[in-house]
Amino acid sequence: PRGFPGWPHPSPILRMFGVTGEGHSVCLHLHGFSPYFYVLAPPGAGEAHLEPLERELEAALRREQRGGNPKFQPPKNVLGLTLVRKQSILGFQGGLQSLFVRVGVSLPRLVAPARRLLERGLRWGNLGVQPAPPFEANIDFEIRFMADSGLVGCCWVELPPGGFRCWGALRGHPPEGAWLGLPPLRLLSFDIECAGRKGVFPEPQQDPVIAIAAVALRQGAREPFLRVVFTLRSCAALRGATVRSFESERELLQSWAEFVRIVDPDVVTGYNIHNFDLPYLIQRAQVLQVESFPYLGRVRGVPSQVRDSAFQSRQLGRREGKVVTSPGRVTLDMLQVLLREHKLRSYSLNAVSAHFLHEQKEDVPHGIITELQNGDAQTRRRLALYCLKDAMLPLRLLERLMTLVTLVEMARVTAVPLSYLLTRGQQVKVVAQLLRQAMQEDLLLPVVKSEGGEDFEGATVIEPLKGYYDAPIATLDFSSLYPSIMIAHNLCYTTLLPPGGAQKHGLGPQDFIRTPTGQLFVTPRVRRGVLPRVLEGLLAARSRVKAALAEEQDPERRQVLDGRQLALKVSANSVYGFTGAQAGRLPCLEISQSVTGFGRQMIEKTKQLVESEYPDVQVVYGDTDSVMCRLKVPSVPEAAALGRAVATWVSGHFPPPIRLEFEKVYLPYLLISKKRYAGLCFSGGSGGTPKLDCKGLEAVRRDNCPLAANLVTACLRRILLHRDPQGAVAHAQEVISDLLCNRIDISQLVITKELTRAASAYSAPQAHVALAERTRCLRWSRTSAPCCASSSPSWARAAPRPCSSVSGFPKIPEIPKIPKNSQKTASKSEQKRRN
DNA sequence: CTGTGCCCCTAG
DNA sequence: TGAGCTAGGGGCACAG
Repeated sequence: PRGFPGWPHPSPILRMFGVTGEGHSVCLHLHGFSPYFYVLAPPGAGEAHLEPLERELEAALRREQRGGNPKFQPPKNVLGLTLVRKQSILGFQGGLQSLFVRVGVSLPRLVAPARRLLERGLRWGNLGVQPAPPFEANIDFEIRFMADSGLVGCCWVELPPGGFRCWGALRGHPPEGAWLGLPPLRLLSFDIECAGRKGVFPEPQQDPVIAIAAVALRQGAREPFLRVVFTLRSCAALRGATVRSFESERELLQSWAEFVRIVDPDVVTGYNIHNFDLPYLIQRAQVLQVESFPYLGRVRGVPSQVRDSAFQSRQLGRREGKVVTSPGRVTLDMLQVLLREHKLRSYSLNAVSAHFLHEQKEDVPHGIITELQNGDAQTRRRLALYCLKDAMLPLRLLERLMTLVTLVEMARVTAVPLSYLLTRGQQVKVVAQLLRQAMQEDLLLPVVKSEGGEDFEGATVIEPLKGYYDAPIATLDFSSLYPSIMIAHNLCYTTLLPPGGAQKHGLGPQDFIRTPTGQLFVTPRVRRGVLPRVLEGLLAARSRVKAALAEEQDPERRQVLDGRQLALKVSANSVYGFTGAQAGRLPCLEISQSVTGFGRQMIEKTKQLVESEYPDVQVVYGDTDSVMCRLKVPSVPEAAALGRAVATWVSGHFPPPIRLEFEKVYLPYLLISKKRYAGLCFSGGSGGTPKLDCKGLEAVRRDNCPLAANLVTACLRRILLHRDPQGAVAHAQEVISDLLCNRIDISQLVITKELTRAASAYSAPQAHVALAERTRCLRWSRTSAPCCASSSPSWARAAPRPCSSVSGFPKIPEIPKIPKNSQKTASKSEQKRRN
């Protein structure tokens, strides 16, 4: 905050960082945009009350600031109160505008206290002390600014020559056509090595940084334009990389920080840099008193800081760690991206690289790093090479996973800054879109106080007819079920009719609907909802993007478009979750309850429609938005054709845009229980090679040891691919007997009694159905790393054999007593584990 | 031995 | 003020 000549009041300065098409970095300092929010005016309020109220508010704010640094006290806290006519977004208002007061304040940090004071009650002139409910007082300042200026995240911005200081002169281009592409952003990936003591994790208080590798890349380019390794002490030359050696660690750190400022990257990346490399460097520089070090950002005089962050969401669970600020640069930690976006068994850089890049790290065990450092220029060269590779891999991952492009597209679609996508949850994206749509219709978002209430009922899972099916199973899905329900039935904050609302607004029965959960919503004829409009926009945009994608040849533009269609889909699906987030920003359980209520009704109706119209079709399972139909046709193509016909026919019984679509055929299909099944999947009909699809079973879960997952996978392949259930049984028995006889390192497994039950179950007739269910006996060892030596069992290549269809589960036979010795081994290992 | 509450992870 | 949602299988500790 600083005064600026020409502006009547001190105002915040917004900094926008960008890159021109030619790759020049730009920083805009924008003045003149001030924060504001609204309060609902009490009955009888008018122009005359604004002046006394403003004086009252100004004085109250000043009282609160007493003791603060006078240098940061603006001459005026309140920048003006204005009467406006608008509507609350919450609840159908019958088109009646209410009187609100727009409260402008001089700094973002004044919004919260000003709101609190007004909410609690201030004197409104002769009306006396009146509480005033706040609106839009919890909108992030950047989001407010972007909505008011018509900018979305990561869009191209144009400025007229000269008048660029005024925020009103900004022109944001919608990211389309010529404005679709990305500028040549500079990315810097780095990795550090420390000389730890034996068996102790390196600590910045004691252990030196001995190497830092840095790789710089221009977005869109194939190869990095810079590869540098900073080493402590001499290091033999590396091909294709610059080596800079230093005799003192202080010089090393100083020089690296200087290097960052010169390269001036837009994006800083690496692996676990938030929780390790960056804090380590900053703390180490503190210990060594390298004063200039922490100025790694783009704002002069503002150092990077290490802060503890605790982020908790039900989606991502508890996630705590450190956050390193670096103003003007995006720090993109690839570990955190992978944790958010991908479900993996291991998140080590090595495992992740092997999985996505089919490439491994340089093999240097941690224990010998210090030895290598203490050797000669050649051993340190090996260290430098290792370090360089670890700096290179995150860049490769970023490219392979299209991370940056996807993030940019998400920022564009949801209208939030890119950094929000890395540090915030789902809600802020919905709020940003909702706010923009609401503004167009003169609607205001209330500030609701969240109170956890009763949970609401979710989706229906059709009771599975468990068994092995040697007949085609067609899968029919409602595409984008929840968004299309909200569109079809006009479910929205603005259309929700409170009890008694119908009479109040003089509405007849034709003007509103009653949802399966009993809530009332007005029809689109009376008022078209904001949420349906947002959702329609997202879905329509997605169809357009998919169409454009089909035409597009240029691979770079294809990436952008593909990233966008994904962002649009994810955004549409998160709107429902937003309305149901009880601790959230604008929960409306009437909407979420109605959505799931309609969903339950629909899946039920679909099953009935299908089975009554097509006697030869049987719905054997379904979850939320899908039904699995057993068809009495001999082949996959016929199943696909029939599936398509059924889907089309059913679609006719639901209002648009609700549509049931044929998705794929399973043949054969193994249905084990709710949310647990597997099948040979022919997607989209018959074209292409079938794929083994496995849901919910140990094969796809990460809380079993790999042996269990591999065993289940191996057995499923035998059963479904080779149609050889006996082979599966034999294989399972073999593995289990290997286990019992200690031919597999048992110390790394925890064995439960289930194991022996399984061992006998597999010898039973038709046991293949029970197989997958019964192999979950092998649990993770808590103490040891993933194990399971013979991790890739050699599949027996048995010839396909016909397999008879069974329905229902085979009985699990009596279980013989557990062999004494094996049980002992097991419990011993278990005891060991606990100690 | 069974029931219950908690945790983890998945499906959608 | 910061965090999308529910349904459901299965392991496991613990009570009775």
